[in-house]
Amino acid sequence: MKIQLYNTLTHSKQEFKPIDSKEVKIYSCGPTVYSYAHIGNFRTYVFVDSLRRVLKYNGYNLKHVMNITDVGHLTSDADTGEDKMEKAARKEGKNPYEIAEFYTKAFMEDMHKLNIDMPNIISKATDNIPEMIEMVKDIIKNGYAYETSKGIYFDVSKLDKYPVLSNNKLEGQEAGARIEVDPEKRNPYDFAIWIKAPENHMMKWDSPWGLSYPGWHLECSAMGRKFLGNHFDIHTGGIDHIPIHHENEIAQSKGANGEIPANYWMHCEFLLVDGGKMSKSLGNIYTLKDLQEKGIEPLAYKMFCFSAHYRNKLNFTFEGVKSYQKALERLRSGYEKHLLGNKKVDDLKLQEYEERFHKAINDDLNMPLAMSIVWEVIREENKSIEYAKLIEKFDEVLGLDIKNYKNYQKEIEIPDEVNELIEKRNIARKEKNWAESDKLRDEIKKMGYNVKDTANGVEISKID
RNA sequence: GGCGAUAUAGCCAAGUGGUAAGGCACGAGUCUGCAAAACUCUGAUCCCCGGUUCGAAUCCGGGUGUCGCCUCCA
Repeated sequence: MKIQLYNTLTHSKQEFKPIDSKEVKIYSCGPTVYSYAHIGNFRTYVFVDSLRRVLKYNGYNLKHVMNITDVGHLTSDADTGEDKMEKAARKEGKNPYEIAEFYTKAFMEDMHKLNIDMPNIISKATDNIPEMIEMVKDIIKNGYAYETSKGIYFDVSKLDKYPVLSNNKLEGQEAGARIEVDPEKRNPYDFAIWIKAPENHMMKWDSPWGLSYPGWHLECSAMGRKFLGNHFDIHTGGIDHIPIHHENEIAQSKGANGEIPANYWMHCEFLLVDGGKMSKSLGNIYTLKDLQEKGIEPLAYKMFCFSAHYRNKLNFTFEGVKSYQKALERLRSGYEKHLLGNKKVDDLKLQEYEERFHKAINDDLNMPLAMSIVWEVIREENKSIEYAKLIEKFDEVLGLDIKNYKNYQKEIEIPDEVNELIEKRNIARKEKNWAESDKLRDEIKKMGYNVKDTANGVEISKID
C-alpha cells in the first residue's frame, strides 16, 4: 500500500518513495539535555515513534539517527545568548557533562515509559567533534563561510535560495531589530556554524580556529552526514525548527555537499496548554512526572497525542488527558475480553478492518482515524481471540504495549487502619448489615480510598 | 507589521464534493443490598455572508474569531 507523507519542503502530501527500497534513512532532531523534557517535546517524539512504526508496518527496515545536543545550543536558536548547557551547569553547580548525563538519562527513561521505539543510533554531539570540524572546513573551502572574531559564519547570500522551507521574506524584516547587530556579519541572516569559546566557556575543543565549540545547527548537519550520508530520506523535528534550525541545516549541507540532505522534511505541530502556548512564565510546562503524580500514565498521554493529527495543534488540559487515562483502561479491558473470547470471526471482516487501519496510518499518519477503527474492533459484539490478535497487530503501530496490559494495573499501598475497616466491612456485608457496611465505606472514603464491590471481591482505589 | 495555521456536538477531535469517525463527559437502561465499575443505547448539518455545482463541512470570494511563529521553546 502506498504511503502518503506531508513534506514541508514542497508544502504538500506526497507519495513516499525511499531512496533504497528496503531501508529508510531518517534523522530526527533530538533533545538538548539541559533540563527535563516536557510533554510538548514528547508530542514530537511520539510522532516520530508513529512514523517509525508505520514505516516498519509497511515492511521497511530503518536506519534512524537521533542526536543528543550536549553543547552549542544557545539560549537563542540563532547565534546569540549563552550555551544552554553551561547556563544549566552554573545554575545547578555542576559541570556541563554531568548536566548532560543526568538529563539524558531522564529523557531515556521517559521515552521508555512512552514505549517509544528507539532510533538505531543515538549519538551525543560531543562524540562527533572531528566530523563537525571537517564539515566546517568543507563549507569554508566551498566559499560559503567566513571567519570573524567570534567564530565561523555561514554566508547566506552565497546560496541560490534562502530560506527554502518557509516563506519568510528577509527583506521585509528588520533582522536584529530586537537584538544587537553584529557588525562583523556580512548579512543579517548569516549564522554561526562554529563558535570561538570565551575564556569562561567550559566545553571547548582545539580546532583550526582555536579553542572553540560547534554551533547547534552544524551539529545536526554533521551527524546526519556522518551516519546517513549526504543524502537520506526523512528529517524530522518540531514545527519551530522550520524557520531557523532546519533552514540553517539545509544551508550548511548545500554549502558542504551541494544538496539538500533529506527528501522529506516532517514537522510536528505544537502542543497547546489551556488553549495557549506553553511557557515558563505561565508556569504551564509539564513533564511526564507531573502527569503521573495526577494518576495519568505516560501511555495515556501517548493515546491523548493520537487524538489529533500530528500536523494540527492539540490542546492539552488535565481534564482532556484524564479522559484518555480512562479510555486506555477501557481499551485494555476490551482487549482482554476479546482475548478470552472464542467466537468465530469472518476472515473478510478481519481483512476489512486491517485494510481500513492500514489506509489510515498510510495517509500521513492519520492516528485519530486509525484509533476510531481500533475502537470499532474493541466494541465488536462477538468476542474473539482473532480480534485480540488484530488489536495486537494494530499495536505494532500504536505502541501502547497492549499485550502487557497486566503490568500496568495499579498496585496501591493501603494503610493498616484502612485494611482494618475493609475487613470490618466485609464482615458486615456477610451479615447483610448494609447500614454498617455503608457507614464503613464512608469512613474509608474519608481516609482517601474508594471501595468497589466487584464480582472478584473488593477493589480499593485511591482518590486523587 | 510579516509569515503560517485554524474555526465541526459540553470537552478533545477525524472527515477535502454525495446526506457528519472515534474518545471523554452528560442522560437512560442492564447488573448490584445500595453505590461504584462494567456493558448497551442516546446527541451536531459543520463561525457568518455570497458564489460554483444536480449536490459542499469539504471548492472559490469576502467577513469575523482564535492560535502559533517572527524573541527561549518540540
